[in-house]
Amino acid sequence: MPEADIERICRQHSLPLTAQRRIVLQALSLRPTHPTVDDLWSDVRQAMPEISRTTVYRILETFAHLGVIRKVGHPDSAARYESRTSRHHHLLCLQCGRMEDLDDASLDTIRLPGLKTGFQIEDYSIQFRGLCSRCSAPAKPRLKRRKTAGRTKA
Amino acid sequence: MPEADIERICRQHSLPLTAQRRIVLQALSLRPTHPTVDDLWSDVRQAMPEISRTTVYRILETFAHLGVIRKVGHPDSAARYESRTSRHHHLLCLQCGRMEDLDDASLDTIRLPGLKTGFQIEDYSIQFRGLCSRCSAPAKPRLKRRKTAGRTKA
DNA sequence: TTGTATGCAAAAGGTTTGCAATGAT
DNA sequence: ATCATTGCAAACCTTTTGCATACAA
Repeated sequence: MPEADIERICRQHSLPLTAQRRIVLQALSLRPTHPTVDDLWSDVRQAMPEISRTTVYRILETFAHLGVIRKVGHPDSAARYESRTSRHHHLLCLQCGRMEDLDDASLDTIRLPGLKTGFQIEDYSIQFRGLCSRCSAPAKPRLKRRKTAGRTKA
Repeated sequence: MPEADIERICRQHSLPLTAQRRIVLQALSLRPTHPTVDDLWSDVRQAMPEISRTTVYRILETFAHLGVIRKVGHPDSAARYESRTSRHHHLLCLQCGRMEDLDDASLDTIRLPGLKTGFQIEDYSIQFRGLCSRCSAPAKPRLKRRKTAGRTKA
């Protein structure tokens, strides 16, 4: 996410443009695999060691509510975020939990189902489940399903 | 899920067929909306008040690993499960978090994307996001986004 | 100056684990 | 008899909240 976008978004919503917001959104857009809050926190602390985990939580929640980023559904316990909100799809590795984006224009225009239940569809995405290249390689060491990145301080 | 299925599954995997397993899987299959562990725990305690929350966690994890049930990705913090593992799709209400199943045969046969990345696709499902009938009704009271059912005991 | 965001600490919510006792086979 | 499951309690991980301080506008 370019700097200019972050500035514009904050201006549009009358949100103070803080260094923390800049760096957290930046870090998210640099991560292709739907990081957890802790993933981002470790990234961000390299440039800003004093940032608190709480702040990362708050920034992500704020911008997810604005629709600028998205919280993605993932079967693991910790929440995951992505910066892309345009239509795209996901590859979820059942072995290691890794989630990659999939772009395929022909999947972006499926026929929407009838709305018998009164549900109003705004958007959709397809989740493809299977094994990523690392985990499906038979002989090579498999990626472990990491529980959590170690917590370093509050 | 019929009783007979539960018995068969346990036999096939050499798992003791306990009353807890029977009742938890039963409860899951009676819930159409992808319950949390606590949702199921409250259901189950009506028939078996002494069952522990830990047991519900363990049973769900056991059978999810076997592929008999599935843990579904949901943006809320608590894990959710479903008993249907045949191909189907989901309607996720962005307002209240409710998740319903969607059956539509024409969505079950989309063309699978090319596997450039070496990802091996086993299955897929489509998540439709929007507003459920309750939440999209303009004048009626909206369903609140419930945080959690209150915890009653350990 | 004014109001919101941040950082910290603590609480709350959600999940897992160790172990003794129970129960299925 | 044997071995896995259960229940409990405690630990652990994840997320939220209260409040004083710092910062953007």
